Amino acid sequence: MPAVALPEAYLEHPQNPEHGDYASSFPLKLARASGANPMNIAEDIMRLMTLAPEIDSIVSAPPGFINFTLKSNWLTNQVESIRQAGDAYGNIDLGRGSRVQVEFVSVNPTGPLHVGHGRGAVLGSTLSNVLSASGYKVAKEYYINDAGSQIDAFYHSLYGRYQQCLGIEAEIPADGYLGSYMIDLAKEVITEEGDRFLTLPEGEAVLQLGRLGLDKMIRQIEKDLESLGVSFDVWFSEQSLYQKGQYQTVMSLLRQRGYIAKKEDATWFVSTALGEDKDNVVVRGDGSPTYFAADIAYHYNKFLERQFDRVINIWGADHQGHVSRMKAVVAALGISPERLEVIISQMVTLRRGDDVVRISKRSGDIITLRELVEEVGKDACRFFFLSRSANSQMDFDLELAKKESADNPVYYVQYAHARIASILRLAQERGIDYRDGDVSLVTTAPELILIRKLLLLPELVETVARSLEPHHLTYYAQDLATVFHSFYKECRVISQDEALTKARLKLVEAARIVLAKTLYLMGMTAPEKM
RNA sequence: GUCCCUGUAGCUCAGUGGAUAGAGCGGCUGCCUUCUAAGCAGAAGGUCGUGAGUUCGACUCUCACCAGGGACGCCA
Repeated sequence: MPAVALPEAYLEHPQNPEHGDYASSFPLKLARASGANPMNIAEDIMRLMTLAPEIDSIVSAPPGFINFTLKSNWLTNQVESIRQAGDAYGNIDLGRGSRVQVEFVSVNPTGPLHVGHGRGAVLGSTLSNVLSASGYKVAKEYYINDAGSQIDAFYHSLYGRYQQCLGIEAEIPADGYLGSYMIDLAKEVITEEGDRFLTLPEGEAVLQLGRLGLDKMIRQIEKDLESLGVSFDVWFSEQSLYQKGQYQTVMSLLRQRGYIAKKEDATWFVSTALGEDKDNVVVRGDGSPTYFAADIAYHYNKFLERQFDRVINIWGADHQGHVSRMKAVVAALGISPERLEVIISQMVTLRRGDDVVRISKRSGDIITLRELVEEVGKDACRFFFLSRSANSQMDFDLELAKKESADNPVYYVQYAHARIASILRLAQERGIDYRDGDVSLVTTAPELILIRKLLLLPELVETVARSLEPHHLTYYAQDLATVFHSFYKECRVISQDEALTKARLKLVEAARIVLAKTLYLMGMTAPEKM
């Protein structure tokens, strides 16, 4: 054989089970470099290989694959390994304890969360679960935009509504928030605080009332997210970046490095120096910093002060254009830009059957996240949001999610768990102690197919952690439920055959562990009964 | 005009450069005396947007076009 550079050798799961548990196309790749016949290469390689004890056989297959089949007694022994690992099954050590921050939702606290925000919320919380299971130390964070012009508009809008509700003629600013929730908010304040803000000077009233309203809004957002099973470790205030000096520090740092320039009254971040299309304003002509400036300070804080190894931001599609300049900022701070990863979650179109439901903050008919959760339920919401890759736009059909809930994939998956629980319950009622069960008695095709599926969980966790694509979880959950249902149909678990009963109970318990873990990672409940 | 995402079964969407492209829903045919029929089994349904290119091999990579969505602000 001629000496050539070795191509990368890796294993894959063949889609056709007749081709074994693992396959490698290494001979085909080597054939390209060496010019030799791939089948001959396969044979040569096989002759040189020493088989690991868990491998039953290897065969070559045209046009140049090597296929590996696992020993069935090794497979059945894995049932014991899964039972032993318990809740920890599926955990891996990819992250080796490194620190990763996941920042998500971070919606302006100027209005209630809508459906699209729910998608980012579920993505972020699920990803955080998977990264934790992958050996990372994860910090979940919500960045509160509590400074800037949008907040001013919110404050003045609330003051206007407050006056109106007290019978005083007042106007809502043209760029203000016109939604009816602002009226509700004003009324709530009146109920709790009365008309006392009317006696204050206008500037003071706007500020005090505004802060009160903002606080209520943030608490409402927190509650809405909680109902979706989403929580945060840190709620980070944009304001604090000005109060605690990060803004000043990072600006002088960038100025020192020559990334700051004055043009036409404003101060600019010179991102063109880093290959960007255009520069961006950080301080306006009137001296007020932009949102971009605050975000620069925020990322200075993330990387240089808090020293996260990785930072993952989940943003809506409307922030796509922000990605490359944020990476430019990170580079300007002397941080390798790969340490900042941004997931863009594409838009959600809400539908009721064939009708598209418009989502607009201006009009009155917005569907809030809370309404969605109330209508569809937490678990179904999470599953639907998770079942599409983040960079695909998705249709969320309320009618389907609600009316046909019996055919909903989420119930299909949860039903499998309830069935498992039911079997284990019966075993307990009958006092069957299966701890001495012999798993080697598990030999039929549906049983081995189930075991093979259970063994994919650690790989799945790794795939999701590497790709940051949690949607794979939903497909795995459905596959797992399918093979379990099939097993259930074919294999009677609790029967007259005591030894086989015990062996199968062990397998069922392992299946429960894996299905429950998958549901846990997705932030869903694993019901004992349905 | 520039940048980003998407285009795969009737619908909604998966798919690591490899073997016969998959799932759910909808429609069709069967299956409940036994641990949950919210289930199982089966058949049907495809020019993988179009056209080139790279490769032993392309749904996957490159380029060009077409279509849908988003972004191009001293808003966030």
